[in-house]
Amino acid sequence: MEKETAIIVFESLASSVRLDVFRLLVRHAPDGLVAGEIAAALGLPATNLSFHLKALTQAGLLSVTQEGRFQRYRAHMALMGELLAYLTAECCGGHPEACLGPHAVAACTDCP
Amino acid sequence: MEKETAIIVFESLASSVRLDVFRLLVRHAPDGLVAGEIAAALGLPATNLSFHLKALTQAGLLSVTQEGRFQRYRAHMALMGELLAYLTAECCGGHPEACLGPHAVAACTDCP
DNA sequence: GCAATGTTTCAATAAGTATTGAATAATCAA
DNA sequence: TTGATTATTCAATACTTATTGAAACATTGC
Repeated sequence: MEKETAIIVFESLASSVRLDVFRLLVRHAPDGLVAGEIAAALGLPATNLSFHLKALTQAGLLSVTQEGRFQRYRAHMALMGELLAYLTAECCGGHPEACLGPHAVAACTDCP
Repeated sequence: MEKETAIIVFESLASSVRLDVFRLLVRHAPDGLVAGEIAAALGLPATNLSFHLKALTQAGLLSVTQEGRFQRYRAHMALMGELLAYLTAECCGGHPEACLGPHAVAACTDCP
């Protein structure tokens, strides 16, 4: 992952609204939710949500597909994986033991 | 990790200057660098660097110790570990296989 | 076609963030 | 103590982001 991409993802997640949206869609993976359902779940005005959905989509964190007059949004989790890889490489570089704690051990139980 | 903490860390890393500073200090762990060395390495005016160092320190990503008239900054990598755990739990929740790619496998080689 | 529904775009405003140079504080060395 | 060095704080400015309501656009069902 490029540094610029990482910054865009950080910017995207550095907002309470957008982090809530993304986490909500992760919980509803892989089906996603339509915009109205997200607005209802988070209690947001449609216009403001649309602003943040656009930002998340442009950042590559969400994908959107049209379903009639609805717009269905889904979390694009592969980008999260790339971000985790970037952080591990760039921000724990050469000293993984300082960063990788219990969660890494837990992740290991899922490893092949 | 609290959501608020995660947002503060994302905000901190969502700046080119601050991300550069943090990565530089990770590369210079565990000794860290004094402010002037960081400014020289990144070609930043002292006053602007100080602004960003303060933000990173308040976010908990850096620690600072006085050495005579120098201020030595170090990356606080444990917080990165907590962030990785948060992302894995909240943003890959229930679907770890969608997020955890080669980097997780690589991390496994360091596991006990 | 026409009205209703779901969503986005636009314009205006409010609020927050970044950058700079000048001034300040703290330490060291002679 | 004086002067030089290191770094931070302050004030001003520029820039970016967030929020809102009104308007516009597209789709559906009558």
